[in-house]
Amino acid sequence: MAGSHDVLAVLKDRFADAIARAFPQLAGQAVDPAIAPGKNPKFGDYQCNAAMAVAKLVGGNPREVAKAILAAVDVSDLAEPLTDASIAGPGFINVTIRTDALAGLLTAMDTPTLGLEPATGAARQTIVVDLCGVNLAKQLHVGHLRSTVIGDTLARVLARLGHNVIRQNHVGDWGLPIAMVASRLMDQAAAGQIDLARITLADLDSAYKEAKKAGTSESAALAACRKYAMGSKLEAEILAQVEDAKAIENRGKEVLVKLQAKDPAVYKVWQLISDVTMQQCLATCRDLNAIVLPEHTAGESAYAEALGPLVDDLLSRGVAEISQGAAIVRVDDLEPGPPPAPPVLIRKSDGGYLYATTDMAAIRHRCQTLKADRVVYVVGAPQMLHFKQVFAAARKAGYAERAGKPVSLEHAAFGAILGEDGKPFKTRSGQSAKLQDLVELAQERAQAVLAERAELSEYDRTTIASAVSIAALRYTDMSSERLRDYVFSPERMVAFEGNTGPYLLYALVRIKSIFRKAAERFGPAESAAAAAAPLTLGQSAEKNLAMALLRYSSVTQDVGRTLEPHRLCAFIYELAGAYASFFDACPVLTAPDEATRRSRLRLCSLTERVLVDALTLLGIPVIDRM
RNA sequence: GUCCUGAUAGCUCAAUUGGAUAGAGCGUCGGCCUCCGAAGCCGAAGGUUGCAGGUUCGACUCCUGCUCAGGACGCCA
Repeated sequence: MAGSHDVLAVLKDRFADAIARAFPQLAGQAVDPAIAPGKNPKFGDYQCNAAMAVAKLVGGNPREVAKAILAAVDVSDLAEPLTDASIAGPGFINVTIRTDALAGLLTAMDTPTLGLEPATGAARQTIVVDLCGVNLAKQLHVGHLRSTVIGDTLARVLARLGHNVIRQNHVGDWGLPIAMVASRLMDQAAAGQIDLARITLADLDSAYKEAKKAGTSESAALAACRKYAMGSKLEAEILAQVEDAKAIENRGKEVLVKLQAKDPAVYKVWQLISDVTMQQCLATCRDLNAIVLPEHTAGESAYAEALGPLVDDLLSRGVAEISQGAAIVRVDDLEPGPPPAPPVLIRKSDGGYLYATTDMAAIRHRCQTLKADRVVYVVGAPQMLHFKQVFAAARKAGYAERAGKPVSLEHAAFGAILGEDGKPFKTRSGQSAKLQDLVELAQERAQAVLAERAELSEYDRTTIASAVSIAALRYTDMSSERLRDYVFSPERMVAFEGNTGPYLLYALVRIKSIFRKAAERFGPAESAAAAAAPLTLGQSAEKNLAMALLRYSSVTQDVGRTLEPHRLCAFIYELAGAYASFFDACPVLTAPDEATRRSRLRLCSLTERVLVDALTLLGIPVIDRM
């Protein structure tokens, strides 16, 4: 619920009320009061843009409608008096908030929750956030940065809004690829080529690539060879390799069957692969300050037992049907509108299950067992069609319901990270970039910037470098629109200037510094005195800062609704900017009098607390100095 | 072939979901530290929002058709 400090919400209520009274014939129709913060300060702080829409509905002149709204609305407690001069252009109503009212609103916001009250009762939801999504035997690559960081932030935001958040790391730990790796490792161990006890993730990663290569590439080469009618000798050579590949794949399939039957020898190797991968994955998540813990692991293997019964259930209820020997769910009759989604394949003609089957089992588990009201998938954009199909199939199956109400299934899709050449981000050597390398690169840059600070202890330098590099990485990743690809430039991370994560931390440490100095100059009780001081917002920089602070709760709720962290990034950047301008224009410790000093200190304190709260939502560690 | 997503300043990105003169950062140019942290502040230059139509008081935003880029499409995950 909107608190009394939320200007936007208050104005919406007031104007909606005014419109209803001025135009009773519109009763029953929900008319959007269309309140928006003013873009240009000369048009006031807020504007009501409803007159044009209302004029259309009632068939009147927009400016006359605006006058009628003006006559009916009462905002005298908040704003400068509204006159005909407040109506501009085709019918905009400009509202300028009085500075004393602003001070009152800010005072009302100065509570432990900073005006952002956690949801309670029916408004409090259980929300599953699917994030990270690492695959066994594979290094985390840059794509996992996005799933992990965006997922972590969305989970933090939703929890901050009062919801019961359940993180789920849907680990790719099942299926033929893993079995192929296990098969290869067992062969190599048997041949004395490797020591399973000392195996690393890098070893697993290369085993994965080799297994995949040995198992598939030649068949493609053969196809190409035939297509271009190449020499029969070459074809025969490739044919022999294909036979090898088929043999390897068949071995893999045998191992998969054993794995699914929990054959002790195979299962032990699988467990090893899992342990090595997850240890590294969780360590990298820690390095990113992302809350991804062992208890969040809910791998595909966890649903293995459920797949058979699930398909049987769907077939028996007629939700699924057999087509060309495979079990499918048709969803084109459910998704309205032209592009009908193709059917979802849930069981292959050879009896094997697919990842769509696993995802359906996961949806059922999340809705029915975990009691989710909302499930959020933080997974890359290439899987949009997949989720569209699976969500539709789950609804058709009745899995996505809780207590008779539909569970909201949302794919928070994100774009790719590109290199400066516009192609997927790679390392110099052309390998797909490992996330760990990216983290280390950011750490090194931050260390280099801090190297000059002789006054900092080694411990401080390490802590600060970590925070700064996390700020840079996470902010870079989340500050642009989620769905868009973005270009990652290591070059730009050197500077830590401008619209970056470190800039936000810089604003914070300057506030902290002021409070350290305040205690020195005016005694330890100064902060406490300032905390209760009356706020005066005479300077425009003070007013701007206040306006920014008041937006915090509505922005955070927007992020919870839209699942778009860049809105929070933009807000913090604007808040930090408003503070920087205030810092420059309004001396705090050398303010002209004690009342002004304490008012400004209180403003600093509020800014600090909002910054800390918001930075924490972004998963950026807060620091005292840098 | 069908479908999805995108295209905004030299570069990287915004634009409160249809509102007024499209805003930031980087880079460029010019100011500001004997004064609370210059990782900063203030200012300037920089735009036919891919192209062409349409919808209306009003379009970066919605509709149609193109162009370009990336991606996904029943027996991989």
